Amino acid sequence: MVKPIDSSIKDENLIKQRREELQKGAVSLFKQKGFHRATTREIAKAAGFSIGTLYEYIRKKEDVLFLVCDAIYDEVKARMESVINIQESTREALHEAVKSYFQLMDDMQDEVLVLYQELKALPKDAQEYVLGKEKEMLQLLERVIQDSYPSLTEKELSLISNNIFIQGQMWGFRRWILQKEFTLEEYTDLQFELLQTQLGKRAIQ
Amino acid sequence: MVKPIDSSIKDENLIKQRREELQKGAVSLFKQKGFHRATTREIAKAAGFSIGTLYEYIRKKEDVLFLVCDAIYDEVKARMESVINIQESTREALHEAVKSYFQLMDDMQDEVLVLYQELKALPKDAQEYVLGKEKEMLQLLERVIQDSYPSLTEKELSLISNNIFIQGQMWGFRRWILQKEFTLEEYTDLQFELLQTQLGKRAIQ
Amino acid sequence: MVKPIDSSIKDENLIKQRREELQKGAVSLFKQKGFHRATTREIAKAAGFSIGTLYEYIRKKEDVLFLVCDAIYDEVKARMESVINIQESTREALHEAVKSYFQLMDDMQDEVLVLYQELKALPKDAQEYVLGKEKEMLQLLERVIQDSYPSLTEKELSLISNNIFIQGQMWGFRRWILQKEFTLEEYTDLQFELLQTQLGKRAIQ
Amino acid sequence: MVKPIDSSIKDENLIKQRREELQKGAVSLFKQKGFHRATTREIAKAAGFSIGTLYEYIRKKEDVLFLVCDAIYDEVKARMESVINIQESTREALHEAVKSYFQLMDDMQDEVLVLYQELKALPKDAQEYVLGKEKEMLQLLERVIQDSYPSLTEKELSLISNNIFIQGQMWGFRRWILQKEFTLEEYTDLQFELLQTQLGKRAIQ
DNA sequence: TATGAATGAGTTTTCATTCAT
DNA sequence: GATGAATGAAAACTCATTCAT
Repeated sequence: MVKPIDSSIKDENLIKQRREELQKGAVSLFKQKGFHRATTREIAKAAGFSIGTLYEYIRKKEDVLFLVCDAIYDEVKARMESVINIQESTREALHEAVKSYFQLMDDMQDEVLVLYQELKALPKDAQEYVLGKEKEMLQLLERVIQDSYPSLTEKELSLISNNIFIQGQMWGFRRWILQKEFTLEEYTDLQFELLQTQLGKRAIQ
Repeated sequence: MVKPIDSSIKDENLIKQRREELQKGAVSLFKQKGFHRATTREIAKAAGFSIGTLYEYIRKKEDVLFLVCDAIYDEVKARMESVINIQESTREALHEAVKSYFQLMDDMQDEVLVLYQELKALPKDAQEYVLGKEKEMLQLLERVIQDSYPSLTEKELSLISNNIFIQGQMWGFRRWILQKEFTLEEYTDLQFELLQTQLGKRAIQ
Repeated sequence: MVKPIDSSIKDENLIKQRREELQKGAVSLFKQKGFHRATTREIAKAAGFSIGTLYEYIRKKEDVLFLVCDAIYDEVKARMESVINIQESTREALHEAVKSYFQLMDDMQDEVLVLYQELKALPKDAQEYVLGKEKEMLQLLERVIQDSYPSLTEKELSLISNNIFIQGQMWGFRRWILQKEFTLEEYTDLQFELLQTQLGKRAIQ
Repeated sequence: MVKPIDSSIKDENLIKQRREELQKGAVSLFKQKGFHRATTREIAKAAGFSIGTLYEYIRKKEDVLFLVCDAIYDEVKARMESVINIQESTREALHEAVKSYFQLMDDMQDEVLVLYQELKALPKDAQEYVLGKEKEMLQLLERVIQDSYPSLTEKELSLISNNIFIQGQMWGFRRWILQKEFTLEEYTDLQFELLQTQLGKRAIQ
């Protein structure tokens, strides 16, 4: 299910390029002031073009938010896929996956923050579309875990994946408390240790 | 440390009462449309007074947001304190505490959602003030856990408390996925089981 | 021709007293912020009573301005009359009169400033009423001059009185320039010297 | 020393042109109702553009007042300079200068009135900037007088210039009394006569 | 395609005035 | 007579969106 945004521009490549510029500028702007406080003029400026040009590539201000959220999810997802080795499904692979995921969440803290705070400002249908991508990411995690710990029940698997998922996001989202107490490495190691305890216990049941 | 909001009304009791009305109305409004999409006129109406009266009790629209966030935290905190039995510190007490906390988060889903989405719209100092209350809640959780499992390291204690804390919030915040797969009871039980595994392992170390 | 302001209070003495308080407070307020920038709440506060009470003694905000302008003129006029000795009409008396008038304008700079800046904000009829008082003051000056220099034509008399009159007001109104170059004494002496030249010349014609 | 007003318009020429339109409309509006009673919508309308457009060329309502005061002073000053012949410094030139200045004050009565009433509504720094222009005008007068009557002391020169200056302004400001008794010609002639008496006396000292 | 000036509906905020206590 | 809470009309100002160039 795609959710394309109308544009009066014909050249598809140009659209792609401009929207990328737009998205980059908008994220850094939304980081600072959030979607609602950012004006379309500021968005255009941050993207490097005029207000008139902005409206050649979107129809409403809300479209910018959609574009941004969509792009962030795409990037997170792409990087997760590139990093998670599904072929290899040892327990070591899980460790690597979690480490890579947490590292990714550290790299993309600001983007994730924007996502958390502004997603609800999207219209319901756009929200659902974007959250679909999150589900795919969750499934990616689930698969890695299941490969290493096949004896988990479906609910255990689902819950544990969810927990890891949000623990990664929280590293950035709750940085004001977590990053004062832990380095990324400490956080990663300790969370993984706790995870292993849970999994280990369950694996031998 | 208090953060009072100026009012031109002299009767302190009236201020208290009206602000409570205001806060009640505003929460239910923000649930629907969020802070930014709600107009001051709508806020006044939702609280049951005229726009003029609204501005007798606040100075800026932002003040409403502060009032709301502050009140939510206060309520959550008060209910947590009333529910967590610090006297009794058996492991059963921890179970009760976690169950009560998750129940509370279920009851106050909408409020927590509002908090998550709008907190960043507050000025920095108000944000810090409000987040201070969150820290106190975290400490409450920490204390209960520590009483039952005194051998945990400081970092383990901190991380585990954080995990429980956000797992409670996520129950409401990520309802679109969790509440489709779990009932509150299932979610609570399974999370507590996982928690016990972690704690049990560590307790006997 | 009187221009009374309605009041719901019966006790005439109380009205008089309260309006005096009001007028005092208002002048000092208008000095700072001008009539338009001063709110009725501030006016009430400056006068030492509540907004409700304020409206027992006036009907509209504009009434305050009228009261103030009226009171200032009354005071200026009363002090001029007390100071100008009409009985004695030597040329020395003129010197005394001018000196006293300039001193008076120095004492009441702020009041005169308020008058200059806000009089035009009054409705036409109130303006006319108040300006009537100014004419009486001018006539006072005219009479003193005429007594000493009876050979002046009517127009000369009128113009010279006007000039003295505004030179007095300017001392306060244009203080930003005059009071940097002159002391009050210097200003008075030099203006009077110039005046004498004019009068002397004309007296012997 | 300039005091520029921010605008979101890029075309400098357009800014100049629009602000001129704005200033023209605003003066005629302020003449009628004064600055405070004029709404921004009325100002926009008087200038011939929409409220949105108005705010493309100014930041605050106050900016309009500054624009207006500044423009009036500039016009008065330009016309004074064009009319006062500094080359030629006979006593006849002084007569011409005074006549021209009084004529100018007659032409611009309304503008001068606006200036008198609204200048104090400007922020202090803008006031000082504008009053700087008034000083330059005073110096212009001083120079003309000094050229014809070089033996005057500095204080005499300063005071006499000031007197002429305000006599011109008062012609418009106190029209309710002066213009009932004098024609402009009579006023000019008589004031000049009085002036000459003073100067003549002093010149031969 | 790109630009940016123009627009006006909609928003926040103020404040003179009223009126129940 | 005094008080001050309540009111809402009206004000300043913003900003998404359009459209002529």
